[in-house]
Amino acid sequence: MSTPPPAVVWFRNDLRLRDNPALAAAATRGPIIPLFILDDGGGPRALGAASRWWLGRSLAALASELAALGAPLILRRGPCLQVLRDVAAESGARTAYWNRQYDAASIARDTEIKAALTDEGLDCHTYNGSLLHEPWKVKTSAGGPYRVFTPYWRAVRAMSANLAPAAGVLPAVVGAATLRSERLGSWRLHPCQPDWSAGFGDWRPGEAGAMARLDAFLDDGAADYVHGRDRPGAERTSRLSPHLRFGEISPHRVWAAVQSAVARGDAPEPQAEAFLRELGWREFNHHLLFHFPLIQTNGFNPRFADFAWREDTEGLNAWRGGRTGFPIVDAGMRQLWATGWMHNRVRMIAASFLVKDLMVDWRRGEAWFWDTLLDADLANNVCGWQWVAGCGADAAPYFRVFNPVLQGEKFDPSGDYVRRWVPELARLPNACIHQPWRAESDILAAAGVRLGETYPFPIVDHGEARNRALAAYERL
DNA sequence: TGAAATGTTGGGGCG
DNA sequence: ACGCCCCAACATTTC
Repeated sequence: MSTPPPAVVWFRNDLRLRDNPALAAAATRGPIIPLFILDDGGGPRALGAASRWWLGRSLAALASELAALGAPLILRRGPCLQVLRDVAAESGARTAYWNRQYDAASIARDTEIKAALTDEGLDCHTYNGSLLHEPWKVKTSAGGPYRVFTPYWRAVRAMSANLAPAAGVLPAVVGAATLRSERLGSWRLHPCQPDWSAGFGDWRPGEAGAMARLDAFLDDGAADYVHGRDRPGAERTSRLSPHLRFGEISPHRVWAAVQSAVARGDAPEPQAEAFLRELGWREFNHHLLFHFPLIQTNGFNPRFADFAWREDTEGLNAWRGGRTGFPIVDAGMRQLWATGWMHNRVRMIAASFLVKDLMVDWRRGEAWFWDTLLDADLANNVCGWQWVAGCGADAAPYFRVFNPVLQGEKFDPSGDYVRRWVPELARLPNACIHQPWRAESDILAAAGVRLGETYPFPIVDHGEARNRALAAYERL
């Protein structure tokens, strides 16, 4: 009996060993060569700086788990097709396995790669490792893709009653002959000029970190999710987003874990449903980007094609730096910069401020989030911004303008979140912490706040900005 | 997964 | 005792 030739397992946005369909299929049939390719050339949009940080850590975690199994991760840089060819030639592999990606550029690249490799005698097997359902399997009764979340969710929810991870256990992996691998450190995934990653330390990239997050969330976070998730000061969200982004955990696994928490009585059903619905938004966003690839750069609603966005470099920079003079907005932007993550409620508030109050093109905000968010995901980022801007599928109506003061008072009533991220306002009383410019001068003085010096005046008058935005949107 | 403007109602102060 | 007014509280509509 001779061992079969090894199979290449091409890791991409699925940096996990458990519930990884491509890996599981490959591992069942013989020895494997786990491969990750860094391709800074063609293919999907280049990673942002924060994503590169996460990728470096996540690859290190994956490599160490694989090494322990005796199948060391091979790291290579270069055009994906060429690297796959090389690795197959060096190892004698006759098959390759990978999990699909669903953005247009990845589909184009992977289709080409699959055709070329097949031509050259390599069997390619691809799987769904990142979505609850293949985007083409969710259809309206008319046969087309859904464009509105609620009916989409109804359909997906009904299809998902018995979703389970393909295999929750560690597959029995057999390594093949070791090939040349580049050193992770040589990839320069860690940010430089500037290195702002000092505050990313609370994150634990990798499969084990993802599982720990899920467990911690189901242990206590899910109990009050419906309201708690809207309290940015309370840290009641799952924080699974970067783990899901890099496929360190599968949505199937999260789904199944939530279901069993409900079955055990550990998670009240309405709370669990609210959380599953968030997974549903992720799924819907990927569904939209798959069916309408142009939305990556253009509004889903074509009427926005020549919308009169403002060029406001100064405003954009103030927004990026958390110096807009609106505490809840600035807190969010600073949390983003410091930790690589922003609470979802605050993402909506901050995004609304850029798009509606400053009337800056949503693509500018999307680009900043793409570069600074550890969970930067093309579908979620693009669709989230379009939703706020009003140009997306099932978007917020154009007249829905968030008032940063009211949002702050409603969702951060104790001011905890603002105090944490905008410490120069920490000593203000709750009554004015979300609108320091309205505070009496003696109160400001007592809190050590000097507007225009220690903290900026608001860069716009929200009432006027709102009217300006409404007028512009009206013209559509 | 808003907010502001406008409309309606009902209780209490007051002549 | 009664009606008028005020306005908070809530509801509806409009942007």
